[in-house]
Formats: sequence, structure tokens, C-alpha cells
Amino acid sequence: MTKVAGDHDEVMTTELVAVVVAVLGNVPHVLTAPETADAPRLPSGPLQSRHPTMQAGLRSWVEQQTGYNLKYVEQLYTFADPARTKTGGRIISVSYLGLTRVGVGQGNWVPWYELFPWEDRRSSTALVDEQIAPALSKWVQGATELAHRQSRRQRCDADFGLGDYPWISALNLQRYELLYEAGLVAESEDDVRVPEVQLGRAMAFDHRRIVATGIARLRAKSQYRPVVFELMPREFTLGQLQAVVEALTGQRAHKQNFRRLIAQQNLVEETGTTSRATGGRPARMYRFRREVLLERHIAGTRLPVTKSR
Amino acid sequence: MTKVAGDHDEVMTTELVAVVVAVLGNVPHVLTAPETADAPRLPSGPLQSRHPTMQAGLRSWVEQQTGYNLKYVEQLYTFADPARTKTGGRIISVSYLGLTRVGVGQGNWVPWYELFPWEDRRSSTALVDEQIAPALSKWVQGATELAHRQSRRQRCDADFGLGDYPWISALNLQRYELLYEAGLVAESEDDVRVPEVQLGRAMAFDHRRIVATGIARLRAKSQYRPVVFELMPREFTLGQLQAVVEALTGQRAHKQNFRRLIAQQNLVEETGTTSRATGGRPARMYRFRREVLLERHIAGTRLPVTKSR
DNA sequence: ATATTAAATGCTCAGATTAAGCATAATGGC
DNA sequence: GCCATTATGCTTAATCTGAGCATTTAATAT
Repeated sequence: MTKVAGDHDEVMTTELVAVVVAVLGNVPHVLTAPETADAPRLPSGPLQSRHPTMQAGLRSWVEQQTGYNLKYVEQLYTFADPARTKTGGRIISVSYLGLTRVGVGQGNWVPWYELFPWEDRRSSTALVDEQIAPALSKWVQGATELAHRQSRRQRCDADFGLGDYPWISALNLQRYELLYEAGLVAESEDDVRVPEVQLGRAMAFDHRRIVATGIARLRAKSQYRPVVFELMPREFTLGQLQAVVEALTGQRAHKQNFRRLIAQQNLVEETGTTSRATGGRPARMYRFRREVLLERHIAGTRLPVTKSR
Repeated sequence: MTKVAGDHDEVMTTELVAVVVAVLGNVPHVLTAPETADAPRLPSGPLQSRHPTMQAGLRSWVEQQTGYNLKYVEQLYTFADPARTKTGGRIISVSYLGLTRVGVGQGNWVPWYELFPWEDRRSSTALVDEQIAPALSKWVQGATELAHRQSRRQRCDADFGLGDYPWISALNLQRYELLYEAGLVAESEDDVRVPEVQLGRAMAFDHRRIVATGIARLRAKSQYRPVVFELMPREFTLGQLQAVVEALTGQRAHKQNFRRLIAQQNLVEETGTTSRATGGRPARMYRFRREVLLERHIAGTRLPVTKSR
């Protein structure tokens, strides 16, 4: 172990891939590299010796290809797609999630829900109810063994919130994988299989899956860390904040309870000003209390700890 | 982008590193490769062309070096330690978390709390209270600027549960990094700095940090996924289950509430038998209901979703 | 001007969840 | 049989959540 590339070791390239998210007009978007040809591609590039760290390399590629200078960046997942093996070597893709606000840049922003239309349930759940659920049922029946059918049914119900199960937004990656398994989405542009029901837009290589991974991380993380604020302007109303959260999760929230949630967590402070741009009664403006990032890391510990016994 | 290794690209090796956890005598342990010399090393090896996937490669190295055949495996994090640059190339380490039970194998099991003694608060919190907290205070005062002192104090308090902050077990990685920054732990065996207070045992390379990452993941994940059961025998008492959970989190739990938590989540079922091996009244034996892995993915969604408006 | 519509904001209430602890039940060791 | 020990059942108060009613304050239509 820890020996240099030898006998059976592979010569390989490490590719850095960015899932950069911003919200535009209440729809989350992902940044893609300037259109070259066919399917959209994420900003990416190989790790090079000039890069002090992988994260630095990623920032550099994103800046070079799109003009964006990222603030918030976190590592997502590392893929070794066997299909992307190059002559004599394999490509390892280390993916990162970046959050920003839309500014000046050369990148093209692709709306999340063009890639994953079933993930936006703010105005309607019709796509799942009327098309996906029936198609999945057909797939469930397609299994020959009873046990397989039961297992498939179970996964469909749990992942897509059918039956008594609730829809859980952060399960989007499982949903994508299930749809892929059921042959309802094409993994990439050159996917040879042709789904009967073509759901959403494909991307180059495995980039669509990587975006799904980023969405999953963001949706899961925003449950216990205040990451939404990286996507907000300096000052905002609670209505705007709620709209962005709803955009990310693809679900509507209860307005009064949402503001109570924000208030009791002490996440924001009033600026003293108001905005009358929102339609009805003017809304108070707030700003994020950056201090909370230091104060609290994780909310609940979900274990009945005790001091006594 | 996506070009083959060229001009400035690096020739590199992808190293697969395993953090394999098992619980022995109510203490979690991590599996290390058969002792070669000095500091303990995690099982690891380069990704090779014979490996169909990285996970397969990892399993193969672990089996080869320790004899263990892992069931539960998940990817942790990818490191590109600049210090581990080899001649002409960099080493990328893709780390994985594996869970198992202790069986026959050649690996040596190192107790977690020899590496991170302050993380075990089941019997006492004296180490933090009496040694670490004062040492950290000294470090806080060591900052010249007021703002720096405040920021350091903030982090210490939040990470180590000082002042009004609660101790959050899953923050162990932040705690490790803080101690490292404060010069209270040595990163690896060949760390040139010599901490005045040497806390815990060092490992080879960056392996101690990788273990900390694994512990963090396990502690965080067990809050919303039933992963503990991978570490349990087929049948167990609720007391044994609680003991393992306490071992992992390093915290004591409230017994009656713990069993209520388990019961109401429908995670286990009675076997019908009892065990009188636990000391007092015989305890009922239970087994994990594997079905729940399909049923429920994540517990709470922590957002006030609504159907109405 | 006045009514209407659209948000924003304040507040209540019932049900569910959680923290703590009292009380009782079975064993083994003495 | 008495005691220490762990298991198990249950209660109570405090807190948290989900839903929804009511009021405020603007823009807009009449």
C-alpha cells in the first residue's frame, strides 16, 4: 500500500466537478460551462500541480469557465464512473457543491426542474400522480418474483411518498436512481436505452446524477444548517426567504409557522427598513446573523441523553 | 476540461482508505492494518484496474490486509493531502466507512478513545473540564486581536459544550481540528510540532483525521438512520443496544426514554426469548426489523410543509 | 373616497413529542 | 429471605408542531 503507481495500479486523472447553485426568479438553477455542443456540462477540469488543494483547483476551473468566484464550497462525492475510462486510465471525479447568487458571468444557468421536473411540487404534484406513479406501478408488476415486486413497491412508495408515506424532498437522489432503474430517465446524452416516457433533460456524462447528488446534499443540509442564506441577498424579507426555501425543497411551507421557526432560531435580525415591493402590506427587511454559524452547528441530537441515570 | 493527462496535469495514485468500526466490550474500535512498524495505519491500497468500482477495490484491500469481509460500506470523504505528494504525483485518498462485528481477522483493533480520549464522556467529563478547557482558554488568550479572541472563544465553547452550549457528540471532527489548531494534538506520527499536552494517540499519515471523519459521519448518521444495528449481533437486549449507542456517542442515555424511542420507531421485534446474562431481571431479546431500511429513509423533514396555505 | 385584494404579522389551540422520574418486576448473590 | 441490579411500565410537566383565525397595511379597482 502507499506505493507509487506500479504494476496493476492505474494512471489516472482526477477531475474536479462543480455543482454551483443559485436561485433565479424563485427557481433554483445550476451553473453549466459555456455551451460547446450538445448536452449541458458542469464546470470541471483536471486537478493540476498548480492547485494547492482540490478546492482551490475547483474554484479556479469554475472561475475560468464561468467567471464566478465562489464563496461557499463543500465537497460532495467522488465518482469513478467505469464508463468514463480513458485510454489506459480511469477518471476519478471529485464533485463539489457551491452556492452563490447570480451575478455577471458567462455560464449558462439551467433550471433544476428542467432536469428533474417531478421534484417541483409547489404548484402541482400531477406529474408524479398521473404519469410517474402509474409508470412505476407497471415497472413493479414487471418483476417476476413476488418478493421482488414487494421490494420494488416498497421503494416506490417510500421514495415517491405514495400510499401513507410522506414526500421527503431530500430523497431526490433515490428517486432519480429509482427512475433510472425503471428505465424512465436517461442517464446521459449518450444513454443507449430510450425511455418510453422521457422525463426531464439529460446532461453530459454522469453530470445529471452529480447534480442530483448536489440537490440531495443541499436539501438535507438545509434541515440542520442555515445554508439558505448563502443564496440570499444581504437584505431580504421573510417572504422572500420562504420563497427561496420553497424553491429549494420544491414544497410549499406554512407561512406563519415558517416565520416562527426562523424567529425562534434567532437566525436573522431586522434591518429597521421595510420593503413594499412584495405586493401587500410592506414587509420588514432582515439580514442573516452570520454569528450563528459559529454558535450552533447542529440542532437536535436525537438521543435521550441524561445527566442523572 | 475532460482532457487526458497533459501539460500541467498530475500523474496520480488514488488510494482507498478504510475506517472499519466494530464495538468490543462497549468500546468502539477501528480496524488497522497488521502492525508494520510505528504508528497504526488504516487498511488501504491503491485503486487498480482490476477493481470494477472503488468500493470493490476497498473491500478487496480490507479483506486482503485484515481478513474482514465488509457488509456495510459508505464513502466518507476524499483527501488530497499536499504533504503526501510523491515524486511527480499527488496521492488522492478516497476514504470509506465500514461497519462490522468483530470476528476472526488479522487486523488489530484500536479503541476509538485511545485516539480521542476526550470523546468518551460516559463515565467522566474530567478530561475536558480539567485539562482541555483550561488549555484552550490559554490558546484563546494567545490571540493578539480582540476579535480573534472572541472568535476562538466562541468556537471552543460551541464545539466543546462550554458555557451554555450543550455537548454535541457529532462535532468530534471540529473538536479535533480545534485541538490541532491549538497545538494540543499531533496530526500524525511525524508531526514536527510537539504539543505540551499530548492528547491521545497519533496514527500514520493523516489517518487519525480520517478516523475522526468516520466517527463524525457515524455519529451524525445514527441520528436519522438506524445504522447501529450493523454493529449488533443478530439478537440482543435493549440494554445491550443502548450500551452500544452510548459507546458510539460517548454519552449516557436515559434508559426508559431510550427504549421508548426504539419502541415507537418500530425498529425492533421481540424474538420471544429472554437473556439472563445482563445481571438483574432477565431481559427480552430483540432483533432488528430489516424492513425499516426500506420503509423510512429520513425521519424529520424539519420544515413546516403545508397542504393548505 | 371607498371597497377589494394581497401580503405581512400576531396569536391561539389541540395534539404530538420529549425530559425526568416514580414504581414495580425478576434475577443472582449473600 | 434480604439486597443489589437490571428490566420494564407508566405518569406528569414542559416544549414543540401543525393548523388556522384575526388584524394590519399597503396597492388597486370602482
